[in-house]
Amino acid sequence: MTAASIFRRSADESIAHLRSLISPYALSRRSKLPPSLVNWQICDPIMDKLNLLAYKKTTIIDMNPNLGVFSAALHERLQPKQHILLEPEEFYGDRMREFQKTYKNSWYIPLDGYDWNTYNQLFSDNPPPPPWPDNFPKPRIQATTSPDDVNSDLLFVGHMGKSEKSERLIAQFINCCALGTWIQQYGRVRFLLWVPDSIKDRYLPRSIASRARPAASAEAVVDITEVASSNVIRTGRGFQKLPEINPDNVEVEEKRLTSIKPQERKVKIKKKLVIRQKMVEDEIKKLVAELCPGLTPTTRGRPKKLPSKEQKKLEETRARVRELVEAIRNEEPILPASIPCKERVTVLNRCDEIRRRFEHKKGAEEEAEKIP
Amino acid sequence: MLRAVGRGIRRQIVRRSSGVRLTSGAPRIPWLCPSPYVYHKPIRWSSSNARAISLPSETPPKHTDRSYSTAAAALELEDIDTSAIFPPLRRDAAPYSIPIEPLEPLDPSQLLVFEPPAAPEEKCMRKSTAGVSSDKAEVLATFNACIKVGVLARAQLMLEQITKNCIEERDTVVLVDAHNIFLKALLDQYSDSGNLSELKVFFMWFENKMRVEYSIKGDATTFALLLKGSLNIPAAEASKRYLAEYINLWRYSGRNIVDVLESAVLNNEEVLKIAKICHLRIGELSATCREMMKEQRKSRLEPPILAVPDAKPTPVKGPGLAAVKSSLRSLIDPDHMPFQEYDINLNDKEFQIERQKLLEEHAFDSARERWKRDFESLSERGVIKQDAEINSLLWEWHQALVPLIHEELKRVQHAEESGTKAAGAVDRCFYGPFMRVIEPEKLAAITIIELLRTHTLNGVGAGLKASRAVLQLGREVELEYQAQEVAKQRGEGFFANMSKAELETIFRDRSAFRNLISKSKSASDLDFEEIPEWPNTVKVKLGGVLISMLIHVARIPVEAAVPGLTEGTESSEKIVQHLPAFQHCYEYQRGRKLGVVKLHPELVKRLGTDDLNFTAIGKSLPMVVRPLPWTDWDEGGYFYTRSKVVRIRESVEQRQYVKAAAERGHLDHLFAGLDVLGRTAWRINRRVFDVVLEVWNQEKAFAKIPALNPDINFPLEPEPNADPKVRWEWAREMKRVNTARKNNHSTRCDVNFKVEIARAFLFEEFYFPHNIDFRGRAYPIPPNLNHIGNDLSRGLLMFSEAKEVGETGLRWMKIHLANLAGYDKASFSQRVAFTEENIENIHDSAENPLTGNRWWLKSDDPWQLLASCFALNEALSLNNPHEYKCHIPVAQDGTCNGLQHYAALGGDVAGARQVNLEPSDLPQDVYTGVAELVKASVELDAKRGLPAAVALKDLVTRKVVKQTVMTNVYGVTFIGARNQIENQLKCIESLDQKDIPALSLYLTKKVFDSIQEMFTGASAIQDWLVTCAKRISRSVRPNQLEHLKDPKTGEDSVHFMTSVVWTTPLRLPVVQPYRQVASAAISTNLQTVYINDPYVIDKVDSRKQMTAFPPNFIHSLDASHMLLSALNCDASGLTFASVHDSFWTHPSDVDEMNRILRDSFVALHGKDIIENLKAEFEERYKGFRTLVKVIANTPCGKRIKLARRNYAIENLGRPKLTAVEDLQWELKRWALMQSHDHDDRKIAAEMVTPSVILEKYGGLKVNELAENTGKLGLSVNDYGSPSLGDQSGDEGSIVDQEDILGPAEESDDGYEESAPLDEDMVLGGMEEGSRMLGTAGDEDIDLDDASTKKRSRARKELDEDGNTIPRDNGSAKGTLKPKQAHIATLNVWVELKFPDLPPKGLFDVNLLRKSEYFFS
DNA sequence: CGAATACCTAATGATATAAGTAATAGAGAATCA
DNA sequence: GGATTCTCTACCGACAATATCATTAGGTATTAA
Repeated sequence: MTAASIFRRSADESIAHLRSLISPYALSRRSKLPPSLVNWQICDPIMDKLNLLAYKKTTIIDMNPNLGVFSAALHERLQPKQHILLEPEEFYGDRMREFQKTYKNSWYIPLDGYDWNTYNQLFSDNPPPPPWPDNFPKPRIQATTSPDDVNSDLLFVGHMGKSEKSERLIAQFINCCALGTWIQQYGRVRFLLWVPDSIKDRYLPRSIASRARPAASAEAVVDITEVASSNVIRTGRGFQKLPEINPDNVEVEEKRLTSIKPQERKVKIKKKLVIRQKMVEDEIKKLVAELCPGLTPTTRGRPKKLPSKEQKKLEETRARVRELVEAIRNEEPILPASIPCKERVTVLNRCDEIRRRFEHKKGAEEEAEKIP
Repeated sequence: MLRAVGRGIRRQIVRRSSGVRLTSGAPRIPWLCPSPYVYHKPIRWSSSNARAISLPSETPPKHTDRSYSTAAAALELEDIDTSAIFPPLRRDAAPYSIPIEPLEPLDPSQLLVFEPPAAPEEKCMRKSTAGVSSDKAEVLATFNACIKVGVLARAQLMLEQITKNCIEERDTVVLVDAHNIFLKALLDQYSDSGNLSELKVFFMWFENKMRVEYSIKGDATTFALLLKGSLNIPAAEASKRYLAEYINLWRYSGRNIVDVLESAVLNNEEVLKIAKICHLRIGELSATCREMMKEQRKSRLEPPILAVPDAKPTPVKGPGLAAVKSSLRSLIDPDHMPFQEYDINLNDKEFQIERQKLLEEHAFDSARERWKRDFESLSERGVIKQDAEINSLLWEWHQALVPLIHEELKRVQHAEESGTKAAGAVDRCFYGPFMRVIEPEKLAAITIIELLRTHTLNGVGAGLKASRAVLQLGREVELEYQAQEVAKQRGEGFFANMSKAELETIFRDRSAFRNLISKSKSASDLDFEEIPEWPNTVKVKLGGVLISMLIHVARIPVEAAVPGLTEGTESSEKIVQHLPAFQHCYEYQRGRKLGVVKLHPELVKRLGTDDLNFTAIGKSLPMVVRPLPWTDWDEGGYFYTRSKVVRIRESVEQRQYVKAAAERGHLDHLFAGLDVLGRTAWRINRRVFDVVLEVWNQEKAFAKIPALNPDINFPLEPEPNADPKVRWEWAREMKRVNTARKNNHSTRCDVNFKVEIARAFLFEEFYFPHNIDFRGRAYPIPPNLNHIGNDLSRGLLMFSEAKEVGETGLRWMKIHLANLAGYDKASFSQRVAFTEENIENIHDSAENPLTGNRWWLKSDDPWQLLASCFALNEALSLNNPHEYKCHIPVAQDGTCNGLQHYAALGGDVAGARQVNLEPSDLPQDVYTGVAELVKASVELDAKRGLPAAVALKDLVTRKVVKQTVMTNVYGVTFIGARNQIENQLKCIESLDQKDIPALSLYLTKKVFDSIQEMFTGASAIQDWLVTCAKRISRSVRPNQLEHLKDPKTGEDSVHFMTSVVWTTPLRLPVVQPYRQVASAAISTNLQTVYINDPYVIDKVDSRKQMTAFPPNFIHSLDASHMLLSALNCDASGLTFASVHDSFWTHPSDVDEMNRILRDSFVALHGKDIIENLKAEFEERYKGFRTLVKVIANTPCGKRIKLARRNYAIENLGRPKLTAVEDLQWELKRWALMQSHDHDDRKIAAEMVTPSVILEKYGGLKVNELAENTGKLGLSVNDYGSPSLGDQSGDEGSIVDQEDILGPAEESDDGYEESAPLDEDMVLGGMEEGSRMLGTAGDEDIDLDDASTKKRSRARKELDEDGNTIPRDNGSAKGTLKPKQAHIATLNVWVELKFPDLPPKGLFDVNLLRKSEYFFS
């Protein structure tokens, strides 16, 4: 499997393999590096959803393309006039060079998209200094006639991490929109960014309570929409914005649970077992109440003693439900089959809800489309 | 006389000794064990202690301790001249005969050792039930406060909690004290009311609670109280029965009744009564007791207060209170000339003492009075409000605040009584008692003053950090309370009623004074050993309430124009609004929320302009009499305001050590030194003051006094759509300008304060009490205006005493003037010539400071220069200038004092020359010296065409390297130095700004190399210090293993809890306080405040321990040098002041001072300081284990791995060993080796632990990963054995199992095996140094040192193993960049030992006795 | 009275906040598997 | 225990982030046995 194969989107390049190309640290939860899309299958649905028809012969500025999966899909779809890949990590160098070879009009520039200088060099009248190749054709972007028009000559895409740097950069982007500076001087330039949940929540708050200054000020100057998000259940209060792309397909930078062996997981979960006991009990109670109506106490104090048969039924139900709830908590992919069919339905109906309670949160990216 | 003293102090000392819980002292209550905090070793009483406990019947103590015995003798024998109570000079009767030599190092058995806890303590749980916290300190303080204000019901609640805590902690001393205090309070309540039921409560408490419930048997004081209570029973029969009962109970426990009768609780009449009632035979009373009775009738030495504990204060003698108050009016009222109304002799010391007392006790009252006066006079005159002086405003606030406080107190009472848990009620229960101890009027004044003061000191422009303000205010209130308590203890007449002879004694004889103080303590009232400190929780909450009330109340009139009818215009009409003067809000700093109290801009403006007129000067002013001598760690200086001798940063550890040291008398020399500093009398330089005042009122920027409204060039705002980078640069510039403006304003406020204090003390002679930081460096306690302040402060101050200059003095005046003018690098005669050349300028500056050509302004220290100009001009205008009486101090500064000490320690010849340790015709300048060296090296590189060198060739100046050389002593890192140099290079216009980062990098390397070359020995010592600190801070105490359980996780874990501790030549124990800080949240009315929790001893911050140790150690040396010099100067009758490494005296005495400075320095370094340090470390950390890093990829490392694996499989059934298990393994072996059992030792000898293997392979010298070499070069590990080996031959082959497990005598086998010599690696210390000197710049050898080679060797091995693939380092950056070749390491626990000392250079310190420019 | 449960509150722990990081290098500490 | 990444970068005097929400622990009230 060559690195190039993914660019041709052959189905034989598995997601697992792509993931293996990423440095182990970048995959770890602690990493704040810009993550990388590996599920190339979702690129098309996303782009279908976005109305990109206007972008013909456009210039794409691509910040941190990383593995280049999304970049490749975008390139194939838009066939841009020029595709500038700003990838400062030498780690992805080989892959970027491969990209450049595979797709014409693409330019791998090992510079940081965070640095204003990068853009100054790109847009200035002088020929750009070394890291830029000699034969690099400067993009000549025409400003739109009205600053309120969307400029379809230019599209900015990128992957953003959880680092302070990324957070600041996005704040800056929005500020530029307000001032009409930087590339926003050419009219309303659209941004297509993969951002972590934490950043998305800041600009697209999930509840009124969490709507703070950044959200308000951003709304005043830019349109921000969520295009696609992972199927990760979100924690905390506020509504759950369900993914609009087929959720099963949007598998982003998550470590698959299947890759963890059961024994290892137990060690890892052990803490949680102790810590979240109360939550489990609460969920069990709720579920049991649903499953065995009439048997559970309705009053505040000590429950009435049940006939032993019913008591036994209750106990059994409780045991099964416990198994199930604990499975959910433990993030086990397959729910135990020990529950009778009818009950199973009830439980599964609430599965999502329970999951959410246990906030199975992973590093997930959101794609937000920004239409300045 | 001595006997009397002895009786009073006896109880004191005994209590005290149990107060620190000595293992040697049996706990008073048998079922309680001593606390876990124990001395490492049983104490040997030092001679001073022995003297202190000696029984009265004994003969006076042996004269083992020179200083004290002479003083004591003087007390008895000397015929005291009453007219000279405070002789200005004590040349004839040197009060402390201090040896000129520094003290001998302590006998190892005398080392103070406290063990930190084995693991980080858990944060104090502040579980509070019904408003009773469980935090011990807090409850204790609350209890105390409740007792003081007579709220016994609440006190009882607290006492119950205290009892619980104490029993848990096995703290018997506090437990019994607390109960005694409570009993006493109950008894007092009964005496006041006469209500019999209260007396019943008193007995019930003892019988039911103490004896039955808590099984507290009570001590002598308890029983004394019980007897006293029994006496108070009206029914004679019952009374007698009770007495007999308790006496029997006491005797039954096998104790002597005399102890009870001797208690200070019982006065003589009571004792006699008891004796009579109970038929105690007089013989049963001890000799002491009888003696005591006799003495009390005719005691001469003891103030009356001691004889009659409840004595009413005697009326003030002398000129009377009115006169004293009047004399202080000048401090309040600038128009008031002191001493005009009364005929006062300023030399009357009693009078002065009264003044000082008043100053301390009534500082806040005075301010208040002043506000009121201003307010009233204003109303009379009918002045419009917004123009009013700030004082009347403050008065309004005060008036509004007081009722609020009263109201709050009512709520507190309600909360306490109702016991509700309503919001706020719980908090009220916390701070309520503390609020009550100070009267509301005073509380209000403190609040106002402190808030304003804190703003000027620490304000950030218009606001100040809320957390800071709140804590500061709380602290100030506490201070006031403490002063109140001390005043109470000492009684009205404590000083005033002393005879002159006694007054004399105070300043003569520390121990006598100490006795006096403890007597006053024990006699005044039953109390805790020391006033319990208020915990931060209380301080913060109290501060929060007060500030929030002030914010609520304080308003300021602001004038504003009424908007005109049309938009954008203003009508001429003005209205005055009363707006809130303060506002609480939040700001964000780097994304973090920060609580801020903002001042209204109008108020801010006023603070920068209005005359403060003593408005906001709180406590800690300069003193008008000599500070009291230091007698204990928290006794000395001010009369009533409590100050600590060491500025401990809320570190329990430091406090422990300092307290213990003070107790054992180790600090007496230090105290004496501080007393010397404190008795230097100062006054304000009137002429300078006048100029300052004039300039101040002009409101323009002048001589470092900032302008009121400075012209600020705000950068032009770029177009809104400009490039983001441009806009950002503009924003950054704006930020810079704004901070500059804020600084400007706060400097202005600061100047305002200084001027105000100077004005207040214009006619005074005053003193600065001093204390020290934890390394021993001395600082004056009064803030704002003191001699270590800025140029302005220094210029305003001068010695009170004038001395005739004489010929040499005049010369020194000239030299001093030249120094101040910046001409300080030439020879003395050249400097004199400089001054003489500029005589016209000087004359002009002195005659027309503001209207002339203002020559003095050119200096960096204009105000000091001006002062000198005045003096010199005046001197020269005399017929005989030599007769001029000079007040101005002449300063002698060390040339880079830190390096001087380093050079002396390291014996660096070249270095010593550079810092003027070596006699020379011309003063040397290190900075120039280093610059020259760097220059040479750069030029060499330039010749080879190195671009950086070419660019910098002619630009290496003294200025560029100065800061780096200076900060090198402080352990500046490479990057830090690079920044400094970068800043310097930025100022050079000829350089391309873009190249600067690269150039500075290059230059920094050169500078570091040069420093290292010049101070080879010093560098080695610096490294040695770092290594010691590193090993110590990564070590564990042997018995720490018993408490391995982590309190949080419950798992075994090792925590590094050991901090670096050493003893200075003056016997100050220095404890580096750097530990991880746990912060605690405290909710207040204002906001939740987050402060560091001082009560937890957490893990050490080993990095900080390491980097700070060398500078701290050097500072502890220079501090010792300073105090030694101070003592010696004092002995020679010189007036002396110092700013760390700058020493001041009268011009006429400079030569003498210089001689003393040099002698002291030589004496200090005559002892082998570093050797002593090492010895102390070895003793202090005996048996500790430390974790070292060992290069893994060597035969040694491989063997260790194997051994570990085998051990683990064998004993634990798994292949891996955790760090704890590893340590346990090592300790097991160690314990067996210590065993007396032969077999055990044999087993131990056969154990092959990693440390054994390491030892076998040559130990740390060979295998430790060399580190901390970046700074000054050599790794300490390279001294000593030249057995550095290249194991390439053994590569990969693991040494045979039998070899390792074989008998111990094969050890050299392993050694040999690992050490085939590689020529390159053989570098002895001296050879190394000389070779470097010779080959600097030679590319082939290139200053590489052995440690680097060790590293590269390890790297090479890795490469060979193929573990790391070398990558080309392109432009990649960030986390994914190709890795540096990583050196695999192993951690091994080894016994904590210290590296061999680096060889000392050849420089002989004695040479410096002839070095003129040593200090100049 | 003890037992079992729900309800309530205090305590603890995690997270967001703002918004240019600018670029150096090296050691020690922290973190995760 | 080991590898990798993060953090911090000159000493002292000098000293500091907070609000809010989620979760749990632990106590009290309530009920039924």
